[in-house]
Amino acid sequence: MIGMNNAQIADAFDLIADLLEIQGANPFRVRAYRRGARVVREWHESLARVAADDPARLTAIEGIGRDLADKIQALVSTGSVPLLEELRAQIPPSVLDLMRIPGLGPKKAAVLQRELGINTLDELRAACQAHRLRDLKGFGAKTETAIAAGIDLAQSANERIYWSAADQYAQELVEHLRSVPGIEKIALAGSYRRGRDTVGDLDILTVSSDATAAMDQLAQFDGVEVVARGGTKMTIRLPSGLQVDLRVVPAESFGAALQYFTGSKEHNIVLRGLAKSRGLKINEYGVFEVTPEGEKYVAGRTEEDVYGTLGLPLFPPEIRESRFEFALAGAGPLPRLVELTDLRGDLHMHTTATDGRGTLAEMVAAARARGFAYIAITDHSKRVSMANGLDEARLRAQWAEIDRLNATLTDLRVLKGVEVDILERGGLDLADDCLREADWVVASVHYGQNQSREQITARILGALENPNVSAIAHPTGRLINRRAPYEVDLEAVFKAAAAHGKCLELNANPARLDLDDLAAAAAKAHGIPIVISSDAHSVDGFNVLRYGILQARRAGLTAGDVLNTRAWPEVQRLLGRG
DNA sequence: GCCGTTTTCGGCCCGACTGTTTTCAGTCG
Repeated sequence: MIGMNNAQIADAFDLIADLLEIQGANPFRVRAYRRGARVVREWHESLARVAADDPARLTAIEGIGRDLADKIQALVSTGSVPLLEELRAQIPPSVLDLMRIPGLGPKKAAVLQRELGINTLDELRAACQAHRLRDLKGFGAKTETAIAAGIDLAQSANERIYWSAADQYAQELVEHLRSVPGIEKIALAGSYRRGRDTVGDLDILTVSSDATAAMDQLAQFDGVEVVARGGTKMTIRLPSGLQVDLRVVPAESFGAALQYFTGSKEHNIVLRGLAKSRGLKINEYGVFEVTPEGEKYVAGRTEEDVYGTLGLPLFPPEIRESRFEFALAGAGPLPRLVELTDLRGDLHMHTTATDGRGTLAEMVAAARARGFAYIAITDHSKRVSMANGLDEARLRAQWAEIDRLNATLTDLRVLKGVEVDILERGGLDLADDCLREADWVVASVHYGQNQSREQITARILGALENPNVSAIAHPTGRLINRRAPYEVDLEAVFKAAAAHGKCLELNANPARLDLDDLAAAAAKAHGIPIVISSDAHSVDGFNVLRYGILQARRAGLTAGDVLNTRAWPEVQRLLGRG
């Protein structure tokens, strides 16, 4: 079996980039490694396999040249690469911990390592206490104090929070700023606006006649610490550690600033490169024509204007990742991405029969209130004993209740479903003759998540081969910041799902969002219908669907790619059960 | 280190803020 996976290759490239940066290497060389790391991490197939089968294809990947291709070969065959070993010998990788301190970057880390022999955060703490930093060139008393204060922060820093949590802060902050005199516009930008599954900090953009008033007001938000403050830009930290940037711009720059601060960084680099090749310059103040006489403002009031100057469409923020959006724009008008209101039903939820907190009747009422045309009740099967999972008899009793309920309903169809456990030894937790009577069956792995890649993949492929299974729920089992995805050969899962005409779930729970955006895009490429599901455990549980929609949009999914935008009879036809 | 309708060298996105400087480097986004 092949040694290194894409994530490990990417980590090696990132480590090389970090260490080169500390060495003061050519920044573009550093960027090349980072870019290489990114494309490798996001690549849809195993590069170890590509390297073994058809190595010439490696250099065909954008951002991978001859040198990085050779390094991929070395990494997958030997587990390392000479350059990395040399760098490690010169700089202990623990020095990278120093750069997690806000305000301490590669240059200062290099000075600390070279001049004072500091290799760890503990050694740095001791050096600060002995006031050994302040006499270094480029350092001073203030820097020393700031670094000392930042050491404790270094541990918790870089922790990205769920998008749903960031949304709470975002709404509170906007509410807090709304009343400031002179504020004309407030917008949220950054990865929050792009709908990333996690958010590292919040970017708030305002148009205001009085920047001072806006900043004063933000400084008064409960418990904030002001990190930096200038004439147009301010950075604060909330008690939770979340950093918030406020930027005040004139109205004629609002679109340019919104575009700029929404990013992503990679998207902006491409955009600016395109502008430059056309004699234009883009910054947060606008698009400028560059002539020998100087610069002339040509656009900036709206994002649409900014993109328009380059003949580009207004990209939905969710796809501004420099993954596929520029190619998409080149191929014609942008497709309309799926929206929350496109969903006609929800096909994964629980009731008090197992671990849900709403009764069947309550869940049905909540679904009707939302205007759904159909829902599937998918309680756990018996293996999930902690959740009081259903055996065949209890499940059939629930289905009988659903039959009776359906007889009274005209506007909503309740589907007889189940979330059947994929057992550790393979196979499903309920008998086929029972599953055959269901309208909708989601199969999922809950136990044995530490099994080998081969075992877990085989279990899921087994479920996909079962004619009674409709979809695989949360296909990688990840819990963001809490549990890594289990080892599974997603390529094999995609191929099998496509071959057997099965669906894959994008679980909208903000801690899951699994499939993630990249995997959902890959599944779409295989022609697999994606089901966006709430996995609701209460009547409020449907509210998470919007998080799933954001990830689906990031994957470039249209309503046509999402199974539960369709009417139920059409879903049945697609499943071959019509 | 990558890349090419400026094609194998010479580019590679751009600006705000801070602290240590006295004209700017480093960091950050």
